[in-house]
Amino acid sequence: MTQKDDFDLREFLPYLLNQAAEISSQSFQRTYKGRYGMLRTEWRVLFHLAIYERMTAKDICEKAIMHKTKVSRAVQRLEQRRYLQRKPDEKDRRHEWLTLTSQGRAVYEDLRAHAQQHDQVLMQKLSTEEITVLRRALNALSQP
Amino acid sequence: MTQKDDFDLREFLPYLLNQAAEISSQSFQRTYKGRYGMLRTEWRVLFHLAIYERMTAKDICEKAIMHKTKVSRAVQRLEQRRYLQRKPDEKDRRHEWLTLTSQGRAVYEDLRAHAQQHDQVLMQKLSTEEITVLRRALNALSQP
DNA sequence: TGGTAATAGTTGAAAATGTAACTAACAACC
DNA sequence: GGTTGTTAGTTACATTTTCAACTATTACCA
Repeated sequence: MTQKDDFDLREFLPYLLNQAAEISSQSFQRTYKGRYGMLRTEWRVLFHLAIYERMTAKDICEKAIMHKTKVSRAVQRLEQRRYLQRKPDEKDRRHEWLTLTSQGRAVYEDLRAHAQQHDQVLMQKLSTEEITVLRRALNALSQP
Repeated sequence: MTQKDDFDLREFLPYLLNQAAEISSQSFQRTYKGRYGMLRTEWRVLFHLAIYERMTAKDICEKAIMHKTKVSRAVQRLEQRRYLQRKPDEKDRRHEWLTLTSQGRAVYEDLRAHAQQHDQVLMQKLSTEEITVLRRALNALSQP
């Protein structure tokens, strides 16, 4: 198993990004899955609603870059657990406004604290300067 | 839909990483999916075999940080398409050595060229210095 | 006004993934 | 040498995701 090719996978950005994303998500995944049986799609929707307060499913799709069926099903499950409420728009009844319940906000607060802790741990692997550049670069790469 | 919280999702590394990984993978995905109907797990296995020439499934699991069932299924499909061959180890018949066929290598060469092009496009979004730091940081974060 | 197109969101079936249990081969220890 | 433990890899089943088709509502425009 010796390397032959001049092409190095560890230079290929989509591969590297995926690897880093996968590994750095694992510990946080254990938290939201272990404590609330939540899926990745669900914490993402929960966090978006906590941060933006009031969104439609469409808004979430755009912000979180998730497909509408993923969002739809995440919303269903969060509603079943009474973490959010739906309210149809008066003017245009195709839209539904989503907001967190107080229970949903409580779950968010708990998970957010954990998220920040996980982030601290991750950042210990990097220098301050690396963190700054990394964030900037990731934001640049996130623009489609 | 105005931001409320002091916690910014766009600072949370697992989220940012995932977003960047997702978006920057999309164009390459269209390539391997469109041209060869391959899945993410499959191009990863293919690339590993092309680069390291001769590996067992276990080796791939470790290098690519993929679960053994994912590798097992990717290997099956690559074998069906005659992109790789299996050969049991003489000394220890629990191990199977995997190598690409010439057809598999041809597919790899084609995909590699595309991968490099995609990488070029991605890198245009970043400065040389950002690229260096980004690669270093991603490698650091990829250590579990 | 009526008919067509567009939009928000849901649903069902197929594909992919995750989890745990399984087989087969070897190792180690008594 | 036989029992027990490990390891490489596969399989079965449950859970998620994807894709396409669907409903319901509004917009557009002749």
